[in-house]
Amino acid sequence: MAKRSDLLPGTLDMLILKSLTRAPMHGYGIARSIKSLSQDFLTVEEGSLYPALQRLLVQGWVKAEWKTSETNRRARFYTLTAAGRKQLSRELSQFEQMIAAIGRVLQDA
Amino acid sequence: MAKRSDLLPGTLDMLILKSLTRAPMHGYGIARSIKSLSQDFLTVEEGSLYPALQRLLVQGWVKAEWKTSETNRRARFYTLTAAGRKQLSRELSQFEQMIAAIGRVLQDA
DNA sequence: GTCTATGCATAGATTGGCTATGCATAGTAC
DNA sequence: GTACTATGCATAGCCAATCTATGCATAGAC
Repeated sequence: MAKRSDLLPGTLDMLILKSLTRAPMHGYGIARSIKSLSQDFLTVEEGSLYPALQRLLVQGWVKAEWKTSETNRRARFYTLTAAGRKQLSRELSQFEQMIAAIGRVLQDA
Repeated sequence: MAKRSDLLPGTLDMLILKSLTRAPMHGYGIARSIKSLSQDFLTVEEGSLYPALQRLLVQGWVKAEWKTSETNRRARFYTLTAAGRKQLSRELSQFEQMIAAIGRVLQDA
């Protein structure tokens, strides 16, 4: 209880899409990448990640292919689509506006 | 559908608590205040606001008193408690850390 | 007397994240 | 060989927070 989310709700899709702009990756790699880039501050639980990837697939923002991972296991590699890129830029600008708006409320007058 | 939230989920309590550091306010005033300070970018729906105020009351972060509003109606005025102030500062620092962490993930390498 | 703004509040749906669980296998240590 | 760890995918069910929709009530303006 009083347990805060490991993420800021509403930002997961954006983080995933952003990760895929660097290179196609499998789910496990995306999670590690976000954790590592955030210096362990953000943790993407598997129960959040895989459903999110399904959503992104359904929306057509990513596509997936089964391949063999660097460690010789079967893994599903996700690639950003053109629509995904547009979606990411939409989300980024909305997010920035949100943060700016919150900043205005939080600053002392 | 594809309708984005009017708020960044998880930030409402913080925004309310912050509003009350300026002066005790009634619910309607809090909503107007957040909307106005954010230059109309953030809208706090009544169906989000009043349940949130109940939560804050239960947690002991605010207290409430029925009074007469500036426009001569009965209204419930909320005041920040000492515990509420502490909670606000916790939420502020967590929020800032989150934003910083997200920023690290979003920046291009 | 009707309309708008002010004011509080709840019910129900929806979303999105979480915990818990299950499966499978490569590589390492013993 | 066998146990353990890290890697990898995925679903079920729970829970919290926000939204839409609704209902009630009244002061002041027109």
